[in-house]
Amino acid sequence: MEYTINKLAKMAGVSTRTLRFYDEIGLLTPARISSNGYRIYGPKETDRLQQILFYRELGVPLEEIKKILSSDDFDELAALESHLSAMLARRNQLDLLIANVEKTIRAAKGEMIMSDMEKFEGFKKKLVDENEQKYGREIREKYGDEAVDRSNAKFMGMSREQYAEFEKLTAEFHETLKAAYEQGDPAGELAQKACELHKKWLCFSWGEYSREAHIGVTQMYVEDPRFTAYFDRIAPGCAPFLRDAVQIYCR
Amino acid sequence: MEYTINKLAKMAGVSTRTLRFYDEIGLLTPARISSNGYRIYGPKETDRLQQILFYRELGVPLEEIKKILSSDDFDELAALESHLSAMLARRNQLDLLIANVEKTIRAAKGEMIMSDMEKFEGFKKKLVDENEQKYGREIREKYGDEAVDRSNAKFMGMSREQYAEFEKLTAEFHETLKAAYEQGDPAGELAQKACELHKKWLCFSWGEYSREAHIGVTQMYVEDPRFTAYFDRIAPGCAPFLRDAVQIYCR
DNA sequence: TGTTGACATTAACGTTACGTCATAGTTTAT
DNA sequence: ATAAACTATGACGTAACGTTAATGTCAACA
Repeated sequence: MEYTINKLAKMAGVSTRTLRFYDEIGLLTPARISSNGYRIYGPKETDRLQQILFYRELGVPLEEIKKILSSDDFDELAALESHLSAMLARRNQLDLLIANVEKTIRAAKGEMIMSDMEKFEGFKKKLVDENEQKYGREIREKYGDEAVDRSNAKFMGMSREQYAEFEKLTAEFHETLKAAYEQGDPAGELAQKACELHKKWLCFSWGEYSREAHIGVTQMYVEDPRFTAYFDRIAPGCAPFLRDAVQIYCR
Repeated sequence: MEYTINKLAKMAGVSTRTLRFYDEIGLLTPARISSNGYRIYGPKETDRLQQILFYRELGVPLEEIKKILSSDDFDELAALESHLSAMLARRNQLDLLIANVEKTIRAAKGEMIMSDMEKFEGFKKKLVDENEQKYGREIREKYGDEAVDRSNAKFMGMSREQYAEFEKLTAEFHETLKAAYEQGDPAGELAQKACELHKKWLCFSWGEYSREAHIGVTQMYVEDPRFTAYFDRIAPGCAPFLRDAVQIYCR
């Protein structure tokens, strides 16, 4: 089935200006130009527009979309599965924000106290994770870690070097925590070093560091299954260990 | 608690450039400027930034956000509840897109056939509903229907007049369908008029009209609970009636 | 105290993804 | 035949920042 520009635009929920722009930048070229000079779009273009809109929905810049769709090894099914994964993640992040609004409503009603940091729960993590999902593994493999890391760094307001430092610190913290946990002494030198690294790690995002908050966040790691699962991937069961170590560190 | 610009930016997941820009446009003014010329943000500004980010998350333009937050009758609790409502709707719309991706995956695997129109399910409706949720009732009441309708029309690629016509047609179709259903004759003059109006209504979004598609979409109204619920609000049980009438109309 | 790196300022240019308007040719419906 | 709808290209403008340059201030360390 073929469409003129207005028909396709209406069906897809975009403007004709958008479609002309996409033609102009080579993102979506019509199947042919009819004798009167009109753009005619076919089934191939219709499907391509759908893919474009999925990527656009996920916030992928148009130039990136163009690269992805135009590469020789573009795999439609893999892309669709990647969109599904990204959209499910988007929904999870939206859940975080919904929880934040709900919590803020309760705070506004005086039912609870909310820290300044909690007030922004979901915005920052959303940014980093959103970016990761937008690009996904497919993009990392295609364009390399550098492009993705640069983008992540941008979102976190860091330079590329700072971000690399952050990642290095993360890795060091994980290694040290694992080693300390295997050693088994929360008061030991290794565990206290892990606490120091954890403090540095936290300070990459926190506006203010406090001992109470440090203790509190490690308690949260134990109580919230999402965080426990995160730490279980470092070493199963190490979240309570970290909490114990931090309690000693902060005393 | 007070923050300098970098501290607040980091905590909130925005750039310092963003905060300076917001200061420049009067959206978020620091609590004070310290003796060295630095911006200092306090609790009031922290809360305001949270509200800004919620609105931004919902796609509200910054100038609109500024108007909303600065009006004398801004009600924080009501705004938060509006955000919650909007975000729940966003999640619902995301569900539509997720369903679309899943369906497209099945189509790509050859498990089903998908119409061109179905391929864009969720994009167009999302746009209109997203806009409605962004502004919500609060905004309609504050700035009037005109601003919202203008915005809706923009999203649907229609002029304001076309959009008004569309809404009028929608209302007429609903009234006629209700009346025809109460009359009870799918072949009757009133029912066939409803079918004609329904055809016009569909043609506002469809690139191509066909009798088969018309019959098919009314069948979908009967089979898909979301659509049945939509039509039940017009008159309970009228979706099968419309299907029967359209089958006669298209014969 | 001096030095260096981090933090902060303002100014200004650039980017992305279109929206809007003007002008003019083509198609469709009456 | 005529008017309305559809289509084209060209061009200016916009929102929301990102990036870079130049420079002052603060904090930590030797």
